[in-house]
Amino acid sequence: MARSSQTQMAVLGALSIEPMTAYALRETIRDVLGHFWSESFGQIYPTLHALEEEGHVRRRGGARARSSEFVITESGTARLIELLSEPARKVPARDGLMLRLFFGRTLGPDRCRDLLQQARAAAEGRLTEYEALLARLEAEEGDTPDWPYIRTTLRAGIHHSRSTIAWADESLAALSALPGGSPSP
Amino acid sequence: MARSSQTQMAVLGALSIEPMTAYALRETIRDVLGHFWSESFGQIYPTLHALEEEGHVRRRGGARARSSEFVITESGTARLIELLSEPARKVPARDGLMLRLFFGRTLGPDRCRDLLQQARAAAEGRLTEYEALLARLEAEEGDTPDWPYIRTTLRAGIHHSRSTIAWADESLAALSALPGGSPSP
DNA sequence: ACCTGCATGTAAGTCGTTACATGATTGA
DNA sequence: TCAATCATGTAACGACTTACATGCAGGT
Repeated sequence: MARSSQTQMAVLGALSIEPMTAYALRETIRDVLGHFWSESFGQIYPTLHALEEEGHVRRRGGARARSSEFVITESGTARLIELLSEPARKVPARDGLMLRLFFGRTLGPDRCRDLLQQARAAAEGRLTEYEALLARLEAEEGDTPDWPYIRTTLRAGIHHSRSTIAWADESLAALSALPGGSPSP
Repeated sequence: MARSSQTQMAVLGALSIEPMTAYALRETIRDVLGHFWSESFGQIYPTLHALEEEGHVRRRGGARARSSEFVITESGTARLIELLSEPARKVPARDGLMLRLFFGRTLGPDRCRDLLQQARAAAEGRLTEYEALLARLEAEEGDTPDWPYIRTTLRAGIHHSRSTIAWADESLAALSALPGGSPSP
């Protein structure tokens, strides 16, 4: 369990879909899991080496080659199942937007409204993105056994974005009653 | 800027409401901001010392006393406004539940349904809590100038919990079609 | 000839938690 | 008097990010 089992989980998961290079791994994680997961090179390479040493992945295309793909092994699949079965570790909450709004009196109503507008716009953008992705993937991957699960995560994004938009609208309406003003000490 | 400006923001924010000891600070942050923020002793004490050195907080009740309260100074308030005005730094996404569901085929439908049930139950619990808190605070603090802002963060929790419940229900219905089974390699 | 993208890695630094150590006060 | 709670801190560790260093391949 040399490196973070979190990273191992994402890496093994991605390799369970198809073999790829470390570089492609990072791109895939960014593009495909990006809405709820992230990994950096600094994590991926050491993790990959550790996994190789433990026999959970195998190098293909030359150990010293400049473009070697990693393939998940049987023990790697077992390890992945083990990791996925562990309870998700709870990441300590740290929501900068909420903290700023909580101390909104100090920050001032105008800036708070700005923050809400920004949050709304960001959520709107994500919503559009998720909906487009859902439609595209429904057509492309609709038959694969992975699809129901992938769809579930996408639907989470859609639900969440919508609720953020509704909350922002409601809050903007509520705060519109307040007189504008700069930060008040 | 010795210690994390994030922690400074939370600490100064809490002290802007009322002076308190480091110990009480941690309790307050846990109890009041706990839904979207967390701080540990290991952060709070050094941060407080740094803030004292910079003149942003002042000790009251004896420098060497065993129970000294910290009071925010004028420069501390200015610093707080400055910190609140900074753009919220985005924390890298790491949602263990989504990752598990994404690789749900490997984890197996049964366990995925378990995860969804758990997520639903947790959201339900938070929703009840937020609603009770909202009603209580509405009565107690409804007139204070801080209330509209605090209310906004509480409403965010309510919206978010509801959307999680709706998503979980929808997903459970969608996954109920799948045949049960253990992890499939 | 040069720039961009693919590819592999390391080192340093940040941020934060957990566990430990220590002691005063207070209520049962 | 004994346990719980209040109170203050430090040390060790863990997880990640960023920035840096390096080089090849392919297109213009």
